[in-house]
Amino acid sequence: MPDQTTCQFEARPRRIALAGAHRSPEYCLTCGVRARSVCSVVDDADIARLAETAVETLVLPGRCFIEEGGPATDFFNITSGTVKLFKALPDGRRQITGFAGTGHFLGLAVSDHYAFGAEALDTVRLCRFSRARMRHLLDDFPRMERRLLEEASNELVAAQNQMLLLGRKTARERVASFLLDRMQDALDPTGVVPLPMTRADIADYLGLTIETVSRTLSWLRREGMIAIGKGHAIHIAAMPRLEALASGDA
Amino acid sequence: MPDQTTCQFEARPRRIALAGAHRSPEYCLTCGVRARSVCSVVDDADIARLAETAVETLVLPGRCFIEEGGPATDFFNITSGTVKLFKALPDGRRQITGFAGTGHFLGLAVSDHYAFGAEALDTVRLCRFSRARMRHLLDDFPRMERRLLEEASNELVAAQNQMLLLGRKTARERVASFLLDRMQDALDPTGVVPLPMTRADIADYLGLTIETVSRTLSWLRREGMIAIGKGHAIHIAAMPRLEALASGDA
DNA sequence: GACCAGAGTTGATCTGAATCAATGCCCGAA
DNA sequence: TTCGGGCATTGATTCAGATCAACTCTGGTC
Repeated sequence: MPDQTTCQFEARPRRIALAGAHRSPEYCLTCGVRARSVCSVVDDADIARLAETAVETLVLPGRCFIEEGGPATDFFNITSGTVKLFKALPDGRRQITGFAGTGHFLGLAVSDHYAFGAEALDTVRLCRFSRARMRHLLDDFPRMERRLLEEASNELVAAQNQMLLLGRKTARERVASFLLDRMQDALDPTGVVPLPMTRADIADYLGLTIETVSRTLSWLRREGMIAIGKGHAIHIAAMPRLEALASGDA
Repeated sequence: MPDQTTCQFEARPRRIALAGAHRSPEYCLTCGVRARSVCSVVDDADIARLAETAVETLVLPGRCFIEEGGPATDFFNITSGTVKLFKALPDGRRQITGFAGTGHFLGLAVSDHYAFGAEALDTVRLCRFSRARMRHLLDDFPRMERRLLEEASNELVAAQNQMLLLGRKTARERVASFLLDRMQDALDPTGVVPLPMTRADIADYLGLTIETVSRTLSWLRREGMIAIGKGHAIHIAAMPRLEALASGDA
């Protein structure tokens, strides 16, 4: 169980939980929850109630905070950072089923065991609710339920796109699609795509090997479609060609 | 636009729509809705209101009733039969993202365009709601929303499993997983798996070619794990070996 | 700076599934 | 009964991406 401390920035002190190897104090991120994920659908009284119930947690890079197949006790809302969601086979083969960023909810599973694992890519802050409490909150605030349904619908659409990618696209089409998706996600119209994940993560997300991802990125660079910067960032140089490639027109 | 007629089995006549080449009269399936999909979560008043809003439609085999990318006007509940959901690339490559049977809801998309197409495998009966009306119904009956959230969560888990299959499993593992999934779905513990879809559908679902599906089924037969009956049914002869193969243990 | 470990790139070779091709099996129509 | 067309099976060959292997780059530590 993580350490507990209190927040210096709230009128009323709130619990904060720290997870990971380094246990340095962290601010309560109730304000983060308010600003980023919940306030758009529930009113202030709802937020107060949510904050009451949540325990803010800090997760360090590389740390796995949901274990695939483990008992599904909690429900999470990410307040900052990025996590990877994955499933694995007994022999170690892995499939990353998605990346979740600020504002996303995790742990919707109807079953009482998590259907996937989750690991922090960078330093992640998240709100942790017990599932029992979450259920009561949903009873009281139907608008919260609508918010979750919308998110689930969007994830379902993303999952269908990913199935098309994994089942029917070539390696080049997969990498091109991935870069464009990431750009959409980053909301950066200048064409700079931040890639906080390793080549291994990209490979496990696209159903390829590290070597194929690397070769394909090199090929895209030689073709003049992208420029590979330092520190895990890629610049898209020829958007239309990349889009044509991603959609299978080429 | 489909023909409209009235139902002989309701005290108050109800509209029925017929789609497809043969336009024979069909019973109103409000009772089907009541029995199979909605009554477990909403009360009788809710059902009356739902039935009021729905138009029952008959869809013939092979007919596509949701066009990928088309305007998302309606929301569907399947009252009998099986449909395939799919996405396609411009050059014709297809990925079937799932099969939906009795009781399933379709058309959840948040966007105003369908993200996938849907086609009837056999004769399908479904209730069609306008999305605007559906929204009002959800406002009135929060329990309906919970039902949809549960269904979406389950589909999300299925989608994640499918991503693992498409990204990381071999052809043999894919076919074995598919047969076991279908058996779960059919709820037939005797090990007989009905396959209402063609080899082409199976291939498009598993990210393989027709030939590979056929070869793999023949291999499973030679290995004694299955027996291939007539008329699209398969008998599972060695469940434990098939399960080991499906989960990648072999 | 020197060292080291992990991440990434590039080349050579192999292989599982795709592709190309031929044949068999139904089943409905004439 | 024969014919024809869609679906399925099986065989031969090809190829995209995996695997195996060598090497380079980077960033952190001493």
